[in-house]
Amino acid sequence: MTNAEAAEILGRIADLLAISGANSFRIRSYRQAAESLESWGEEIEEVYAKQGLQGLRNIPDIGKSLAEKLEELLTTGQISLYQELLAQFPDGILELLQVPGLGPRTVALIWSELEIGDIDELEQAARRQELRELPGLGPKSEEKILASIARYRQGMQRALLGEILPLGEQLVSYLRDHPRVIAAELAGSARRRRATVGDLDLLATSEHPEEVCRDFAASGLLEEVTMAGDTKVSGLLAGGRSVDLRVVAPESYGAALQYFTGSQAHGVALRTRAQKMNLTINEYGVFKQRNGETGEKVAGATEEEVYAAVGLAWIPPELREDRGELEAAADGTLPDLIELADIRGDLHMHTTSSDGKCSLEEIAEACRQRGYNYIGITDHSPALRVAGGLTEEEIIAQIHWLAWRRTY
DNA sequence: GCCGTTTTCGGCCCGACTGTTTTCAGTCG
Repeated sequence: MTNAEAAEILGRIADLLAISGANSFRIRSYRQAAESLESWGEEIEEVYAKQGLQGLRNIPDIGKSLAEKLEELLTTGQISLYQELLAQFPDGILELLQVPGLGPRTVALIWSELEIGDIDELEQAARRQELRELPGLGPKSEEKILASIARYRQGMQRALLGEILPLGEQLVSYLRDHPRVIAAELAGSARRRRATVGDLDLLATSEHPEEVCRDFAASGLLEEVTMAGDTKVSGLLAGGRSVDLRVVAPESYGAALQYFTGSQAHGVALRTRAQKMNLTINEYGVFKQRNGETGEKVAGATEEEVYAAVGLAWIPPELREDRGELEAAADGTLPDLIELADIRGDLHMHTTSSDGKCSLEEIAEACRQRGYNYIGITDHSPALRVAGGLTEEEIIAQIHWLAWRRTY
């Protein structure tokens, strides 16, 4: 039982509790515990073997009850609460939550009223126009659900950062060119440089957000606009990748950039810290708070200001995952991130002698200009003749050439 | 269900948008 597997089960318990209408704070406890387990450095199997129940309780967001549930999971392979919840609902109910726009309340409603327990049944009911009879749902909801099911079935996976960044930069440059836009930036997991990115989040600042939103929605960059307000536009790129744009006033730009860069866990931790200092943070700024009343604004125009307002150094987006970066920013012990200039060499390069794109000379010159200390030329051997593998003599010639160039 | 330089009880991050509502619940990020 890995931490990731245990976290998955706690997450499903949270979903099932939500559908069954449990206390929302109890549900959140399971979600937080799941997140905590995922980022915990040591496997809970080892923790439990060494320190027992108390060891589990030392993990953040794991208290008495959840430690006991994890103990049950580790010793019996299951959690009775999970089995009981599963028995209450059909197998497909959790998949219903994967449909965009369908939350636990709606899933609970369609299950209790229409006994709809999977996506196929939901689609049929929507086509028969039965959903509109339910309280709180209407024809528009039916339409949206059908569209969401189609989108869900099409399936949009997270994409590699390298595939996403060019798309994001294209959208950002549209915004920067807009006459009403003062500044624009990529936010979300793309700005945090996560290895994979799901949605593209964009932030812009303007004195006239409604014009920017209107024009962005009409720009043709989005194949489909799913939501368009005065400060927010959501839509889909050709191919189905979803995009969210938020536009805020300049005095809130830093707060909004912080807010929409995330991660969710980092933001929650930051706002919790602010609360303890009688401050409240939202996407418009940092405000003093007294007896639940929001007072004077103390920061918001830049991210540096926002972090400084809660006694922290500015935290690079790459570190914003709630894995100790707040504590490090408070102590002044944030690590220096690796920069391009730190790269001292490259040990895997092919030349045009086999299947590379540049000649040995071009590569050597480009690396010299980058200030590399060393390079490794790794052309194919004769064993891979199809990729233009080099003979022994050709490799020796490369070595001679490189040795000669060292004096250059 | 967790947690504690306000507290062992009583809080728990915050706001935009939509659809279905005559004032708000649900969902999302």
